Amino acid sequence: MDLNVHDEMTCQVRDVLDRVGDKWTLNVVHQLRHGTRRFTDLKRGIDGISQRMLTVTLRALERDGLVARTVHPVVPPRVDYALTPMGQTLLKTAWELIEWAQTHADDIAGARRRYDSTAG
Amino acid sequence: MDLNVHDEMTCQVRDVLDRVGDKWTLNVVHQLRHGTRRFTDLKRGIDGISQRMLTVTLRALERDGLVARTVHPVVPPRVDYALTPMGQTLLKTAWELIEWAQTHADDIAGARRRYDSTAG
DNA sequence: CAGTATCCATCTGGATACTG
DNA sequence: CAGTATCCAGATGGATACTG
Repeated sequence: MDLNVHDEMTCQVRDVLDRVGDKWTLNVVHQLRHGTRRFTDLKRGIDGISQRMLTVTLRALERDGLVARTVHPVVPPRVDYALTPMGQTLLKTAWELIEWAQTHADDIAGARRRYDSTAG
Repeated sequence: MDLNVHDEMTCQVRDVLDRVGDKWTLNVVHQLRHGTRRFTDLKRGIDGISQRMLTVTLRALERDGLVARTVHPVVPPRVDYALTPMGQTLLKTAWELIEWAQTHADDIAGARRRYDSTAG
């Protein structure tokens, strides 16, 4: 596989990396790991996220078929979010990268300290 | 593990995701998969990258201990870049996410078309 | 409760010019 | 060859106010 920006394959990969690499997506996906959650419930579970960014992130995940959105026609409104099967496979795969990050966090922090103290 | 932005673990994970999720890092890492490469060689291998962004990306990878930079004191200058052992484990792990992206690219594209045609 | 709308600061990265 | 320096456009996301 080639990662060049101008072939077709790469643009698809960039789409996915742009989604996964943004500020809130993995956090939202992680919140949904055990099943259905409501909007406000998610907002409480993700420290620091704004109402706007939760909406934006959920809409993008829904658009990509990674999260299912269910509106219950009641008053007050109730909307449920859950991972689709494809969303669950994303969680599983992305989690390995997160575990890599955890495993190597100290090494990276140490490398940065050395680099910054050497170069100034 | 918790992904909340305010605990320590998450900030480390965000560091890594910010690195991997940026526009050029994985492309550069991928170019180095078979061994040492020179600056101009890398630039030729990555379609669309500017000189500035190749430098910025390589410096960040070097700072994190993922890439080793070797300067040969010759004229004209010769600088070699290669993955460190840690850089090689990153390539391996990140590649699984890229394979996920390839596997599900059509599903995601289809989901987007359906979403966009339904909602307008 | 679950959003939408608007405005704005910051960050990312591209273009261009210059250099040891 | 392998960079550095500067400038600038566009994307990202936070704050705030409003709503069915």
